[in-house]
Amino acid sequence: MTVVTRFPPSPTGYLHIGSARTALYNWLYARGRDGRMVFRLEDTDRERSTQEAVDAILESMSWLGLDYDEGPYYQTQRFDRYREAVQQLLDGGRAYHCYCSRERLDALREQQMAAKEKPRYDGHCRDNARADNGNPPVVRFRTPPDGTIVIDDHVRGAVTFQNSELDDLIIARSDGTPTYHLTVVVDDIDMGVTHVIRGDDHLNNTPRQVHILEALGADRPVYAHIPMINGPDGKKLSKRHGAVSVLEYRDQGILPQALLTYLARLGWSHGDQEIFTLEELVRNFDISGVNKASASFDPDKLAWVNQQFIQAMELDALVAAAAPYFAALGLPTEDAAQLAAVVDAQRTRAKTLVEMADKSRPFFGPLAEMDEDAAHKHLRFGVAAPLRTLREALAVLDDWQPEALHAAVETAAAAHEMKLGKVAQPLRVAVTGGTASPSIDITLQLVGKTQCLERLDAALAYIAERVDPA
RNA sequence: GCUCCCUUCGUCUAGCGGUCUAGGACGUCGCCCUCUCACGGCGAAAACAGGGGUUCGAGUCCCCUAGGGAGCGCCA
Repeated sequence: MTVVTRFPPSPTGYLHIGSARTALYNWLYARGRDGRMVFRLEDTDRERSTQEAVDAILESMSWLGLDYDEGPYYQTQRFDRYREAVQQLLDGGRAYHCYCSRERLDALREQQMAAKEKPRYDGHCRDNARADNGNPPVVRFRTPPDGTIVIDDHVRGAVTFQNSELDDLIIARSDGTPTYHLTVVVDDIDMGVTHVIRGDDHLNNTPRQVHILEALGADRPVYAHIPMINGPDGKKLSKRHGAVSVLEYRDQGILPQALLTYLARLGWSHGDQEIFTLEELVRNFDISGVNKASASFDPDKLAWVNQQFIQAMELDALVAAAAPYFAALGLPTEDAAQLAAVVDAQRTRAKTLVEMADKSRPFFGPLAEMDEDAAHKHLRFGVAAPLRTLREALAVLDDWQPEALHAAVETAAAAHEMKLGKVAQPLRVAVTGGTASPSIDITLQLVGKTQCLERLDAALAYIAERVDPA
């Protein structure tokens, strides 16, 4: 039997990282078993569903590389089919019309809450032949009044529910449109879904859906309810925790492979392995490795995972991935060799591509700003002489390569009986405007001869202007 | 309130009755490397929620308590 999984978001907003992980698990499960993944948009709530949300979800999935084999299906285009299913249930006596007013239902709920009971429909119209009061009716599913139902969940194990805890839920509204519990079930049947892997907020809904599914004459799929993802504080993940949208992580310079790996590992494990290639994930992912407890999202670890990929990636691929982030900061990316050299020099120094681009500003164009504290501390009278010596040496240096540059700096330092570090750090400040950069020879190379000389002149002028107490 | 689910270092987790004086990773701290920042290497602190059972033996099985989460919509 071919494995068929599904990812059915409601297009009411951006793709949340929790949903992204659900999508990933479904995708991995299908891909690892020669299966198919169905993509479906649960847009029956027309008030809240938007095209922008559909686009955002599609864009997120495409960025993550989570493709699908079927769909997108839109539930709003399948109303005829749902009506047919409702009629089938009605004809078979598994559903009935309910004429209760919202007022009556609200009052009932209130009363039950006050009596500390679980709110549920009381079955008023269930077997009441005279219930028709002229109100447009909803259709309710006739849930078995007693007995138990056991869900064999592949993450949780066997979970037993009393049917008496389940009430007769509405499957079609008074305007004739179907509700969620009906549409999921019908779709999963029609689309041949064999494995329902979803958030455990649906665990309590499962027994009701199974009843509907079986009333429709279908076999149960495998259910696997995966735990939720919480914020770093253990509370429900929300915007106050920072980014929750997949696209925000893209904008922060997280690589899709890194997000995928981090998300996969959050709630699932394969021994002690932390870093996976996509192929390894596909090969090793299984529901049996999924944890039962919810997990807290840790941005620091995501950053670390991202850094691991930045360091390990093929340079060409990394440059291609990083280029847009450089461009976004207005840094030129036309000179492929220059960009590749910069990226290569920065790859151990950046946890995100945004950070990489930002730290690389001194390597492009004139120096935009100088760290005043750094200048004050390092550009002192005492280093003017060696810097001047070095400036003269660099001016006539044609071989602008690390080895020659290193030798030039060393020679200048030695000429003034200074250690390399005593000259390198002031030089770094002069040439990059700050105190942190790749090794001095690489830094000089990347800044380029013209800019190096210019910036050294500026630094020497700065020193000369200072009323230096030392 | 009722029903269901969950509970190993701060966080993600390994552990599927003895190999646990509980392992790995992130983060934190220290040391090394070193021209800065990183990277890398080495090391440290840090957990079985509590209580009862079962068993020769429990982090691992059962029960209770506590804490957390979810569901209880003419939302999905």
